[in-house]
Amino acid sequence: MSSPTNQRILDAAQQLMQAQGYTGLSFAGVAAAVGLRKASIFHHFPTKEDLARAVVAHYRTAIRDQMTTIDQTTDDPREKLVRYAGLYQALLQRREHMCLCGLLAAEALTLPETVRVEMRAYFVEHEAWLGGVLAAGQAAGLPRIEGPLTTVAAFVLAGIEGAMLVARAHDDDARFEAIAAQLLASLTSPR
Amino acid sequence: MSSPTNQRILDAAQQLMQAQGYTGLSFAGVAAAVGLRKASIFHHFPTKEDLARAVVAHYRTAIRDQMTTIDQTTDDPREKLVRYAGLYQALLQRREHMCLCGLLAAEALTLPETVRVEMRAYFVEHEAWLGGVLAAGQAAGLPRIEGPLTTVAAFVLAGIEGAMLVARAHDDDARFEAIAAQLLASLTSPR
DNA sequence: GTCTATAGCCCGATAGAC
DNA sequence: GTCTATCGGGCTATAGAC
Repeated sequence: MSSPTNQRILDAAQQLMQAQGYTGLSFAGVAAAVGLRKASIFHHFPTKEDLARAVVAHYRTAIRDQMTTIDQTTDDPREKLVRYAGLYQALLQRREHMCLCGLLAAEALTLPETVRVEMRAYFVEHEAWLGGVLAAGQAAGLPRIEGPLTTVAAFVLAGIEGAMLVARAHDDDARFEAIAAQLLASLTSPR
Repeated sequence: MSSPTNQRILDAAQQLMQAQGYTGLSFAGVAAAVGLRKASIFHHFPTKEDLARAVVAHYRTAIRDQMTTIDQTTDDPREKLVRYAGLYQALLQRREHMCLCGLLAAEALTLPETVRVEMRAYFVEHEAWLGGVLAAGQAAGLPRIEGPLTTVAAFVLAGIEGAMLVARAHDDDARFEAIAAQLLASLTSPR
């Protein structure tokens, strides 16, 4: 039970999807990565839609666990935001290249409905979490968190996803870090 | 010049690409949209790479013309930024759904090199223009434009591209407008 | 659970008639 | 310039042996 085939398939499929999106995910690619034959993958995930939905759910859970760790480690809203950006920084450094759901959002118009639902849930969940952190930041006296918190939360998520997009456009991971720092400074630096 | 077929193909291909990206672009789709047969498209653009590169160049030129119009219409940096965001707002309203180059950036790892080069040039060009506007804004006394201008320019572009991504994720164009307004306020509102 | 083999589809691209 | 016809390849998915 240390590494069942199911998990190895999910991990390989996630790597492929984070690089090339839903369209770039193929049973042949997954099979080659896990050392099985194409048809064997269908035994574990009967359709591509099933596989993709499971991958997004898997990814969502992994990130959610890290957000829980942040919540358990610090109460400082400013540090929470820095650590949140650090999650994505780590994604890029592990050569997974960008947020799976940011990538899938670009493909939203051609995504199977169940996959699109799972992707959308990611954005709803993260905007809610960010809204809570920003509310705490406002309560703690951060003067530059202004406007409706749902809008500010969407702005933070858009800035981070956009930063990964721009970093990928330039093939320059350092650009993500610079943009994320600018975004955080615009919210947390003293007035 | 005397053959408008070229332009009709480019327009149709741009629509397809803005909806579904490079992967979603197909000769069959373009042919159906312009009312020709698949093989006829190859007479005008011998490979998919050629077609895609021409589409991105076409798109780049169209947006550049609109930036030139902005430059000729106003000297106020704040208004320039508002009008710039308005360009993308118009894209969404025309049901073209999002910036072509933002979409292509997500696909960067699988793009043919000539297409990737054309896409990257878009980002370089826009960051340069934004850098100039922000410098003028700083000179005009906007107090919230802080930090290296190249970084702030990348931040603005990332925020706008990310806002389109998030709007597409939620299938909610209004979200773009809210996020863009938040971004502009973070740079241009009085201290 | 994994395998070989194959069906059926769409794709980019080519040949050659008109 | 546009057409019909076709090729070769990759894809999702299925059938059935082991």
